[in-house]
Amino acid sequence: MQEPLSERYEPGAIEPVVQAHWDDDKVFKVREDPEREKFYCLCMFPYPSGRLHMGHVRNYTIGDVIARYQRMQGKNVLQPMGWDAFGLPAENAAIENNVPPAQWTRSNIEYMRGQLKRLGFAYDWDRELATCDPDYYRWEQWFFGRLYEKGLVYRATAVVNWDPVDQTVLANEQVIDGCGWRSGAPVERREIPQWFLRITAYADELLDELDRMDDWPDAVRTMQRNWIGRSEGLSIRFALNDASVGGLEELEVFTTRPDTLLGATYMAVAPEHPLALACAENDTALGAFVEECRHQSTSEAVIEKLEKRGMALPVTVRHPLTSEALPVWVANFVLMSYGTGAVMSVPAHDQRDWEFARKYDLAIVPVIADAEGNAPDVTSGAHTERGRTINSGKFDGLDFAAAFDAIATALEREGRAERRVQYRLRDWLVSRQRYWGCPIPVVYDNEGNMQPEAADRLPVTLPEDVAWEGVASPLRSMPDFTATTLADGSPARRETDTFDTFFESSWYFSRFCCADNADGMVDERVDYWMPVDIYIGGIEHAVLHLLYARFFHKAMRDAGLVKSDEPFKRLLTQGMVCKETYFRETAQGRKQYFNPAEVDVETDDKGRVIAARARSDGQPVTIGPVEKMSKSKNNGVDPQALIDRYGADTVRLYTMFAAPPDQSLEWSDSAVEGAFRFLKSLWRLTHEHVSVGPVDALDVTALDDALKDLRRHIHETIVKVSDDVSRRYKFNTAIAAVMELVNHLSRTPADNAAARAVRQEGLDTVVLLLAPIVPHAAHVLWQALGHDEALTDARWPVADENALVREAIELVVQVNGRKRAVVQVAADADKAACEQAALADDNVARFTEGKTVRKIIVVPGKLVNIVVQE
RNA sequence: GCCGGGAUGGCGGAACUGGUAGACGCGCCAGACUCAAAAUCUGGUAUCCGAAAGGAUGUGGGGGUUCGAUUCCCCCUCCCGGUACCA
Repeated sequence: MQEPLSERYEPGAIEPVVQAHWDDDKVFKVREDPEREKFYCLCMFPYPSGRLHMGHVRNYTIGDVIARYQRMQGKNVLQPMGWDAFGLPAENAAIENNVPPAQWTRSNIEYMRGQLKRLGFAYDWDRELATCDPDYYRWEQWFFGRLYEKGLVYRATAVVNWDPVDQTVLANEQVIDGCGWRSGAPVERREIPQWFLRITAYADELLDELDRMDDWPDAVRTMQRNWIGRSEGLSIRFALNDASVGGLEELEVFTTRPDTLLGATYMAVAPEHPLALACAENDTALGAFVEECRHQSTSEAVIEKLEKRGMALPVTVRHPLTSEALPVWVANFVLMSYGTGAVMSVPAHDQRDWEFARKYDLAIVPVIADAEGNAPDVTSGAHTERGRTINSGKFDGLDFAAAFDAIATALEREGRAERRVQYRLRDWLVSRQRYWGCPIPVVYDNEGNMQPEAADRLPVTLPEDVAWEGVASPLRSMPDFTATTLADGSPARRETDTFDTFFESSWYFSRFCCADNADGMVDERVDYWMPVDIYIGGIEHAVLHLLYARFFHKAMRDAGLVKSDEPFKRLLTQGMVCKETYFRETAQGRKQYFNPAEVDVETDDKGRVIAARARSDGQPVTIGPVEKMSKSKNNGVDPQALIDRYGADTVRLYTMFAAPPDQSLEWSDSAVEGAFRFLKSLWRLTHEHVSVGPVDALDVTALDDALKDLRRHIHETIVKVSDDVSRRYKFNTAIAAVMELVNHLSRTPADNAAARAVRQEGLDTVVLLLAPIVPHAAHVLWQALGHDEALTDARWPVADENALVREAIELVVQVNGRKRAVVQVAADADKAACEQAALADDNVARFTEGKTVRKIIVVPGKLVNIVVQE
């Protein structure tokens, strides 16, 4: 039984009904079916922060449009959803509101799940998972054991940010201007034992595979290549001139430019380097400098922007070729965690070395010629290009490769160097000194010897009922958790560190394939679904998450758990959602931000924004830049309020229409109104059409020119939208094309049987093309248009080739590259006919008269350019 | 600092492989309907000159390649993302 279509478009009335139908009939539940082509569509799962933000809405709408489109192609589509549930914000909420992180997280999940359902996403909810659930994390604990057996896990010390007041490790984000964000105390660097995964063992495969990942954006592949940073160079040992200092006899460095070795004029070591520490012991000034460096942040972004500073150490090294004594400096920009913590400096050919040499008046010796073969000018900066060697004695006159080889060979013969491949990529530090994460499944005996927890004793369950005192992880002070026994019953102590949350997000996509498996990490179903056909998420994950996930998947492959080499066949990176900011400066010089919803904007008679006032007091506020929606800038727009007001379809339509997925999107409330208006007018047009009654079958031979044009437009739109959705992922232009078609349909009168038949075809097409984007409205309109099958079972339309044929086309005519006319020619007009039609135009004649035509360029079907002598 | 990306009307954006710059939408202006408002509909809307036809200028700035450049190359400015413990 079909109900008549209501006259008004009321999303609040129809959307819950359509959603209930999807839910009750489990329309989006999928099973493995080897007979059918599968499509695994995945969006990066959310951190359950409290409420959905616009970034989520955008991400999940893009995924849903692709999933629903693939379903209309007849594929077996898996689109799951889950929760990246461990993380720092839950601990912050616990500290602030005294709510246990587990409780806070689970209630956030409840609320956000309701919001996702209200947006009508086509998820198979039976596969839902949360990473804080022991049924999930027990398997990564189990896999950690497998990695340990394979030698891919090790323990070593690493530097962390230490808050001396709160007695806790701080994340880089929690260090503001060198101080702890809560205590305000200057942060110290501290070396503590940490757990690492040997991702560098996979560096070459992670790098080489990128060349074959053609369905990933080039930008992401380039960023990952640069991050891995494979370089071939020479590891050189410089002998110390002074007898053993701090137990050291030589200084080892790695360089990719051994051809510049003769230009090395000094060495630089990290403040934590044993040589620097040894020298600092007997020198108060040096000691003070090293101590000062100990308060420097561990973040690369901060360190690299610091003023480059250093101090000379009271030691020199011997140049391995010339035996010249080179001074050794300690410098704040050399990092102990990179390579050997020491570098050789060639100021003539490295800009950073050059600046340091200038500042401290160290020698600058050019040893590479410029393009003309002359000594380069190094008075205003380093000469960094490769070239032939000069000032290098017997190594003079060689190009890069020859100089590299000659110098490497000479040093190797003396046992002072080896050729080496080095990576910028460092091993993955997976341990965190935090509570709200997956416990690292390791125990220590009374002697401090560690061993992984036995597989049959997993999971190591995180206690969820915790009392929070202070800011440090409560795990350490929970004897019920820390006290345990070994297999032989002897007393032991549990590891209290937890995993980096990237651990959980590195394999959840495989778990979605078999989320209900209680007996193993994954099972054979993973072979049906993996790899993910398209993975959609923010560009900010271009390196870390996406590189860790690739590594983890390969490690799982080598453990025989999955078959694919790469987890994500195609990657779509989404831009940010932005909004203008409004603020006032307070007396202390701080910015007080106003939410756009609390601000009235004044415009001039052209719609230009000229001023803004706070609604609360009517006083002016400063209009700031457009920035990513965030709590700190108070420029977030709550999706819930918009869903309540306009319905899910309008919010979905607007987010898809406002910008292409990979660009940032600037939110505009009035443009949302426009999306709503479009749905209302489509509804009205359909209502008007169906209320007249049944439509005769379409007779394509009985159409006049106007109806033929309209019909061609219908089928051209199918071609355009299909290409936009399936190949280009440009939903904004797809929607624009549908809007144009709807405009054309409503402008063309439907006052006879032929016209009504074309309108029916047009409306059927529009509803099918919009079905993935506005599925609720489309569902109701599809029924109203007389279709018995559910829209979720309908097929994507295919254009009628005959309807696409054109008899005449428009040709642009340029004279010397400037457009002068548009002329009509037959669709099959040859070059001569195009030239003739172009030259015959009156306005073209005005610009060619009395001048010599030198050349005529004809671009078939598009343009004629007549080149004349001026 | 380094790596990656971006900049087009008042605004979001379009122009896909070097071929009509500004599709579509918002906003704004004018008009229709209305007692009025909302809603809806019609027309206009890059800038400058012009009644119009049409012309000139114009895609962050400067240079180059080309018959032709938003698109390709070189230099620069500003903005955004990442920078290994935010996720």
